[in-house]
Amino acid sequence: MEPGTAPTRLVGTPSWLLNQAAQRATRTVGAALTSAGAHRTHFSVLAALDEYGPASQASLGRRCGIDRSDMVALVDTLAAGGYLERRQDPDDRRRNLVSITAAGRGRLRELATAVSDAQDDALAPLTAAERTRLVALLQALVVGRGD
Amino acid sequence: MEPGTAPTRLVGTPSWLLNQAAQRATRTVGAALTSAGAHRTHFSVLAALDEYGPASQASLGRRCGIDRSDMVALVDTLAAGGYLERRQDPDDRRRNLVSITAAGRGRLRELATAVSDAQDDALAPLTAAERTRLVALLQALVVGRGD
DNA sequence: CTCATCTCAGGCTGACTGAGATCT
DNA sequence: CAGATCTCAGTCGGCCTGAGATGA
Repeated sequence: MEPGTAPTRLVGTPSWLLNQAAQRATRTVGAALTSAGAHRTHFSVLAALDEYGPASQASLGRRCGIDRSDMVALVDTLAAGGYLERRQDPDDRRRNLVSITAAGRGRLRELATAVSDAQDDALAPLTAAERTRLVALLQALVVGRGD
Repeated sequence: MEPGTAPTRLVGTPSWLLNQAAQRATRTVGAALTSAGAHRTHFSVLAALDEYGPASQASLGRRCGIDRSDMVALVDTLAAGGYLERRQDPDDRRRNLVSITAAGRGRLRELATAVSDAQDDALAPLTAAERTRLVALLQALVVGRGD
């Protein structure tokens, strides 16, 4: 049997490669976060709050690529853990102002370490220079360059 | 509101970038294949059969990164379209020997064109040289280099 | 009135697990 | 016996839509 011999048509296809790479990396990082009792989206939301300060749920969703409707339960969970606070925005009573707590910042640091370690595993086949180039190319693709 | 400003912790994280990039590329390519009445996995399986000849379902799955249990319905569909044939392997009666048909090769050519066009859309932000470098890095990550 | 926000209910898909039957 | 293969049933998570209530 020929185990890992993928068709050249697929191996030359960026979208197929991206899918496979994303799948594996997500599995690795996801497993690390699971053993820390967390989830990828937890990390995303805490990172956004830490960097940009208090925000509405809709704004968090736009920044992190998380759907508005999944954000509800997500904020519930993180608030139950004491990692963030949700209160009504006094200036716009439609919004929930979500803010990170001190415990949330500590949690973010823990998760960042776990993610970083898992990342190293997932990218093991690449040298440091290659990882840097990969990140730069993906950034150009996903968020554009300097624009 | 700050629409697309993703947290730097995420934008610096390869697994997050891979996820975002894969999601967008898959949407674009998937839509193109849908309008051709096909699916990403159809393209994968036809490409594998065209390149390596008749194979068992399990072997196809390993090559294309498709689960053994999803392969059943997939081969059903492609066989119903006349793009491949499934018969019992005389040398190992556990296996279904799957072979591509002439119609399957024609279909593969059609789909390859559709995929290639969609790919260009998905990678529009990158120059040709950058696409080449991205593919090389992803290959090293997914299938290893010369090993 | 229009638009944004939060929330809930639910659909769809893709990746996966478990188990049984068959065969090497 | 162990191990591979095909098949089916069903789970789980991620992405998404629609609609209602509230408010700018």
